[in-house]
Amino acid sequence: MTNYYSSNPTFYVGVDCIIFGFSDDGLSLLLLKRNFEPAMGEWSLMGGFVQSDESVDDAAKRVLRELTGLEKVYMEQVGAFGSVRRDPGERVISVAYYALININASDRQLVQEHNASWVNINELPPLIFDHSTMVAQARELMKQKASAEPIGFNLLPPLFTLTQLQSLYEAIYGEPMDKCNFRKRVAEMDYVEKTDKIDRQSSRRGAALYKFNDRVYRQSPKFKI
Amino acid sequence: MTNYYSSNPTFYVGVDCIIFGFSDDGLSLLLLKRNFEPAMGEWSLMGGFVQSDESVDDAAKRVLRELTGLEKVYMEQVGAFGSVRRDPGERVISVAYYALININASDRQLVQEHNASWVNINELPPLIFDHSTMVAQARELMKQKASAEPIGFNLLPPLFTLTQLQSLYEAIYGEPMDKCNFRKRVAEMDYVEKTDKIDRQSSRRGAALYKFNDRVYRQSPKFKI
DNA sequence: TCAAAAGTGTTAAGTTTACACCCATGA
DNA sequence: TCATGGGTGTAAACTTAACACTTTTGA
Repeated sequence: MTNYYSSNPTFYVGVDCIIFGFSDDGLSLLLLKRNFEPAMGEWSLMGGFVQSDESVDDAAKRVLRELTGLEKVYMEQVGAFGSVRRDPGERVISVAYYALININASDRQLVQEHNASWVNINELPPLIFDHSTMVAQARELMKQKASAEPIGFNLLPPLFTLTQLQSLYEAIYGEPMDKCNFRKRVAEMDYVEKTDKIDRQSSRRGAALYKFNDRVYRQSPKFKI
Repeated sequence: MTNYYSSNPTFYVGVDCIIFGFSDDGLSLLLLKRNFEPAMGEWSLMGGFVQSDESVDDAAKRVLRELTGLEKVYMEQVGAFGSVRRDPGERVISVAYYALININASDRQLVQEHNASWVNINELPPLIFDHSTMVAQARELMKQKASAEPIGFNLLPPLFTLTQLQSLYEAIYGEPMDKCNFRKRVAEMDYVEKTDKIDRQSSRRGAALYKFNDRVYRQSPKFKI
């Protein structure tokens, strides 16, 4: 063997992004209706290929940015998907990531140019290749993480009401929660701070707007919802 | 663009195995003292390269088999590691897996031929590349999983005492547990079945031997230790 | 004045934690 | 007979879950 490496094959390595958003309609994913081959006309995740000069994580960030215009987004790796024939065109080993974004902060124009749209998580169409498996795993992982760390705030605008926060967690867990018990738990989190601003959109009475203070969180990082 | 794929680079894809074992000395990992380049003389995980005709998961199984002789082992993917310069020799994107094996079932000869040895989890040497990060992530993931699913039994022989089971979980969590409370929880798991066999190795009095019944577990898969 | 959403108090049930104790056996 | 590890009972402390209630306000 002339070289430890060179007797081995090489592969295309892809990244695929499961992009979560939250609105009045609940949790959604940003999906592409592919207007390009392969699998034109079908639904898929936003993806791309890892390049020589970038890490796999950076490739995922780049791909997310190409679609949404966003930088510094909360992302987590879901895992590598490496079946031999997962992509019928060529062998591609793909690494899936999920991202949590505030829908309103994303670049609508870019999204439209990619022929992408927000689809409610409970009404997902069939997806190409193994993308549905990726979504299922991402959802489970996100749920786990969201119960133990305050990552949910990435899906909300900077100011939010407790009712919004609760319906976010109800959407993540897929089950209703008791309002009073929910609020008691939030009240114990010093880093979820009440502002003096009032939201008058959602109700006659108006609801207090809260914000997440990351600095305070890091001083005593306890979270459990 | 003549081809959707061909404008992109390709990469070596590796797999690395974090192999957990359990004995009277506690939790250990099976590590290689490398007698080959690169990084000869240093400690590393057992690894290998994905081949054209095998999935990434299958590559991990093959690599584990090459070292231990074992098939049908409990394995989970930890994730993909894709920094540009993680391997100083060539660019390699690697996918880490952890495996839980019964030390006594592994092929001692094969292990020795690879210059591998069992190293206590609390006395790990520095490892090459990003292998220490892989180990840290694997350990955390395994701990999580072990608290919610009965995967720990894969580390034990088919018959075990409750004291063994408890010290296994103490090693996984890295903290002591109350014996009585531990046993109360195990007693609620119908699928941890007492046999009529007695272990006389560990104590004068002798301890009842138990076994894990997977069929019963799948009928009501509840687990929480 | 009333519908709709915001916001709060109380208690029973269940779970966890801590600690103290007895049992069987071979050296 | 006693050191050693196997095996058990109980109660206080804490957490969770369930439900019922009051407040505010624009239409």
